[in-house]
Amino acid sequence: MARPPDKTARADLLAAALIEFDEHGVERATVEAITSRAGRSKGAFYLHFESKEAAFLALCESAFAGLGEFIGAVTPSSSLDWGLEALRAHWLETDLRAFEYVWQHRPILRLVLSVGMCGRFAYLVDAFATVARESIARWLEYGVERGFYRAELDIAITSMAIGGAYDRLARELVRLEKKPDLARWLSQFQATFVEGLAARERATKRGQSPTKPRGPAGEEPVAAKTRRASRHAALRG
Amino acid sequence: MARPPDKTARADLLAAALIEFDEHGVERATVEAITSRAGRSKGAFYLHFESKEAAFLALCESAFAGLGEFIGAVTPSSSLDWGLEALRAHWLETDLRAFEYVWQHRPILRLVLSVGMCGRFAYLVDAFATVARESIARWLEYGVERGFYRAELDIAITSMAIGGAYDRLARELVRLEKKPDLARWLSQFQATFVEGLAARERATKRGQSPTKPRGPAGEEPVAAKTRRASRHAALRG
Amino acid sequence: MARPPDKTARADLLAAALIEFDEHGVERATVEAITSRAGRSKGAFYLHFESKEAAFLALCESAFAGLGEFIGAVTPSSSLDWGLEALRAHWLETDLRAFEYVWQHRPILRLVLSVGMCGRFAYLVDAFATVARESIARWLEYGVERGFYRAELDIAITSMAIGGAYDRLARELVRLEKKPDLARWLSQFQATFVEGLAARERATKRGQSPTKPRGPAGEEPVAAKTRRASRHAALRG
Amino acid sequence: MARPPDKTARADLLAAALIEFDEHGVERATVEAITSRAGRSKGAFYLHFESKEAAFLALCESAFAGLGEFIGAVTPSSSLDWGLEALRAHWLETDLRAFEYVWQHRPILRLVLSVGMCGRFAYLVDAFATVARESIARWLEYGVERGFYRAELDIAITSMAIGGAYDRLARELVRLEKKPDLARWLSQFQATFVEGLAARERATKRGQSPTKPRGPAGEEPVAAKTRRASRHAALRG
DNA sequence: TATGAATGAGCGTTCATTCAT
DNA sequence: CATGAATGAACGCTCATTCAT
Repeated sequence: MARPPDKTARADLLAAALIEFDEHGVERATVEAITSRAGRSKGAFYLHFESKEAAFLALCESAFAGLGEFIGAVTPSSSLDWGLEALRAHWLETDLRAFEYVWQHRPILRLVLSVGMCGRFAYLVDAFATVARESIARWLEYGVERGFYRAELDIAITSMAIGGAYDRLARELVRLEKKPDLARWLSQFQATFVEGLAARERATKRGQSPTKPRGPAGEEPVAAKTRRASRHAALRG
Repeated sequence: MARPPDKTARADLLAAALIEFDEHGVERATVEAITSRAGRSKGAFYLHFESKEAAFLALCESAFAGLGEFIGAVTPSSSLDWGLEALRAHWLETDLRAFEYVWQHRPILRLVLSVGMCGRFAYLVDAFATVARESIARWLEYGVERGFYRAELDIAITSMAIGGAYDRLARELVRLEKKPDLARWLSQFQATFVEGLAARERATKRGQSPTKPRGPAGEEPVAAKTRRASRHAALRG
Repeated sequence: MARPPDKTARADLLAAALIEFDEHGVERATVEAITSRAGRSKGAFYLHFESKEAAFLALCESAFAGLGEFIGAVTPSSSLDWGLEALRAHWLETDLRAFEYVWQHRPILRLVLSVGMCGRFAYLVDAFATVARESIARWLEYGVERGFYRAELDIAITSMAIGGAYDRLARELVRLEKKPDLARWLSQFQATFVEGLAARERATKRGQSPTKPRGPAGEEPVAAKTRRASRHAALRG
Repeated sequence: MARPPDKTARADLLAAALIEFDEHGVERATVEAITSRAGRSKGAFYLHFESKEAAFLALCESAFAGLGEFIGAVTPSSSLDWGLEALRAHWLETDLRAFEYVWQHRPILRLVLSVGMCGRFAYLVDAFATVARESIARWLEYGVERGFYRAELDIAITSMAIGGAYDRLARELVRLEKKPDLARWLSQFQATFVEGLAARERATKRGQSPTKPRGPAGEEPVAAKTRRASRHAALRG
């Protein structure tokens, strides 16, 4: 319990554990390999961590601790009075900061997103996904309330879709070796969700390559067409 | 003349393995537990499967074999000449059939989607996700070529977003105990992606760079309407 | 117990067992491999043999049964009245027939001599070696009694030496792929033991290559020189 | 600072392994039995040896390492200029030292000579036997070149005979419980090989082809003298 | 009789954790 | 505190043998 004097030991061990967990999974990674990679003794490992899994949870904690800051940063409330532009700007800005963080911490997040997905650790990512989705849902509600978003949106389902999309984005990012143009990725995401896929009445003007668009051009709103009853009903069938 | 093979043995063992793998993960599930759950001998297990992992892969195969049918079903080609409505109808129909299948096979798919996410089996889900995303990409291209979808779409990123959303949807579905209104879920998904979130009454302001939003501008607030307690808890059975 | 009707089955199984035992040893050879090689069922195996080891013992039996004939063929007794020439001729003739047999049955004898050497089957080869050695000893006694052999021979030790030499010869023979000139081998053996290594007073006459002699030429006896006390004492120190 | 390695552990385990291997063979000996006999944990076994077979090989190595010294000790060369007496004295001396060593290390050599004869370890004893035989061959050549040995000796066959005889001797020795008079054994061996069996009073008849003996010729019988009951039983303890 | 599916005891090996030094 | 040798429970897999058909 007493804080060990060698503060670098814990960090060394966590760094080694990160690599081993990532390469072999928590289950197959051996304490032996971790400690030998860290240049520490097995005794030191158990001096700093209750068990192998405790070390993994410590890694998870640090991963989520950082991520959580971005998500809970600003919560929409009735007192908040942003316009559409501010909403989109905030969205993009928040995303950018969050995914910049993801990029910076991709080693640990790759671990958490893959290993943490299965087995008895699933709850960790689940919990985070739920938090993220609830945050999305709150912002969607905010947008709907303000009239920025379609009134008939099913918040629960839409937040699931958006959450899933961002989740996938994070999983891809975390595996890349070269940093992509995050701003483009995220603005495309935003465009996809806000504008949707549908071409508006006025087609895009120039001969843009659809596979390599330079970004959104002005569009005009189109009246929603497909109206289906009971759009806001409960999710259960 | 020989004792006829017990045709239910393999199925029994797979069913038991499914449960054990799901509950403990492939790594921690024991052959002992599987066989005792199946009411078979350990020898019987190795009579039907090369190894514990082979049994898992057999489960995966059966899961993906069924899923693959839906994805490769219709591939858009230049000879195809569907209108927007046909496109959307086909989209919805395909999704419905696919997710109906997911629902029917949710036990095995829950296993594959969770356990198959990590460790050395990740390639299985990865490969499937890639196939799915490529299929999405082809349909997006088709839509863009026909002028149904925005020309400036970044197919790669958008297909990632859509693929991620559907992935999440499958993961949620697979955990439910009571069947949800799949048609609603899927039409909401389609609406989200095709129409986007934006209320059409209000056009997006022109000339903004989505990659560099300038920040909040004043818009009128809308009274919060839809308040749902524990939105996401409702998703679980 | 009832003699199985398919007489070829037993032979097929034994032949397959011989190969498998030889290739992998009795311990590591599997009944599965034996039966599959024999094109028979596992049931058939246990119909013909009590156990895997019983099959090995059956092989050993057949191997030794044939060999035993040569060894026990003629036992020297006081009624026997052979001269030196007859003795040597009989020796050589017997050896030739025995090792011809060894050559013909080298597959099974290779198995018995190698696998049968170790573990719990050692007693088989041991027993045979003892029998062979006792036979050698009897002939040595006969020769000593007749005055053909040195009176001070320690029969026990000499029979050990001769038995070991023949044992080695059999082990070598059994591994060869091309049949060697057995007659030469055996006459060399006989020459080695009867004449010994020592050059006699008269050196060999012609320019024979000592490494490739064409066979023994006439030699003259040399009086034994090294006399050591207690040559006939008991073997124990 | 760490717990100092128990230096006796490896030796204890090897000693226990030696016994278990000897009693049951490498295949059937269980690590469990070895460790329990050694009063160590199973983990300790794998701390010192890669595998059960590695432990056996370690035993073999130690056995052969010691033996090798005797065999390679003096190699005959053209610069060597020994007389017959020196040759025989060196032979006897070398044998005596080697078999003294065999006696001292009989437990491990018994194991290696029996278990090491069969299965996949045969190459160990084979290799040693080959080395020994080549050493014998070199000395034979030396003797022939000096004119001490018969010029017509077939070195290859004779070295096989001598090697086999010594091999058998070692195998017998290794099984005894009470130390025999090694000097006697070995001088008998030497006498057998150098002098041969033949009584020198009677010359061998001339001109007989040893490869095709013509059969018995009349010689005078000699009354049987030395009758020993159970000659070979005396060899065992 | 013949078959080969089924059985289950048994073994080698691993590795998280402990603890003597 | 630090070390790393020691521990031993646990597990995947094998295969000789049995026996239902």
